[in-house]
Amino acid sequence: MSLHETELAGRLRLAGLRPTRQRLSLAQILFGSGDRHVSAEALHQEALAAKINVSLATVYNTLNQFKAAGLLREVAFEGDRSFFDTNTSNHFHYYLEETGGLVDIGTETLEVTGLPALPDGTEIDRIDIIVRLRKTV
Amino acid sequence: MSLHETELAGRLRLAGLRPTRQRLSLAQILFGSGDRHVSAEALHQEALAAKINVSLATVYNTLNQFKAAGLLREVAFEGDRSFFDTNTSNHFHYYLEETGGLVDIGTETLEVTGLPALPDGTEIDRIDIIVRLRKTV
DNA sequence: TTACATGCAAACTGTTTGCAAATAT
DNA sequence: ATATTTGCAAACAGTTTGCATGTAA
Repeated sequence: MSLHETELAGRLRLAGLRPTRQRLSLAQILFGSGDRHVSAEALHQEALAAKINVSLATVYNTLNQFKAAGLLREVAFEGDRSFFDTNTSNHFHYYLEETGGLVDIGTETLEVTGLPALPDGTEIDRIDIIVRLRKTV
Repeated sequence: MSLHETELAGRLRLAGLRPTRQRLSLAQILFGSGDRHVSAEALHQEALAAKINVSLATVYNTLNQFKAAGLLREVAFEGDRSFFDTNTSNHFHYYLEETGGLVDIGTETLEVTGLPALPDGTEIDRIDIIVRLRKTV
């Protein structure tokens, strides 16, 4: 699923972002081929490998701008590393401890029941679920 | 629920850790009064406030040792900050976006159903659930 | 007395920021 | 022409580590 540059440019404009060369390239990598989970570092490497000149700082800025625009979601995570997910719909994740990889879990069937009463004056923003998988021994 | 020094010392010895002054003091703060969620920085401040001389590095080392020994659990988190939880049983968390605080959710009632089949050769290590709460408007 | 623990400062990692040069409108 | 974006390097926060000194066994 590769996307036309005009289509990508449109998405960026809608988000109030100028469709610059760097943003278009990063958008193409991110949105051009199904759902993805990337770290800033990984995306930077991928861009360089594709002969696209982008600085790591710009990758970070772009990811944050895309996130603010609702084009990406940041995935909660233990430790230092932060992932960005091109699937912005409500869904959860398997985390493969062995490889450090993330895999989507569809919400079609998954359900959480039995939440106790919420503290007064609060409502649910969203629920993050990470199912940590280890290799079978 | 303040604990005797001998009782704490015993716990530490069981974990293969020498009951040093610093470890005993930190253990007293951590385990002396019900379930707690602390960041390294917060624990360090608390120790200093209680006139206990500990360096931040020792706080980190101690937290990691306690965690390795199963006395603490690290709580998965978005962003940079890492929390340690004195409740090591299987339970989940409310995250109060407003204050940045964590609150335990008991597992008595909470259930997750409808997980799709796990990838081959894997089994569930554990499930982390964070229910993000926002202030009602 | 010997192995382990501590404190400090320096190192390290992931991320953000300030500013001059480049680019989109 | 003007406002925004980029790249770089420097700054930053949280955490870890190396090593000399101190302490538990």
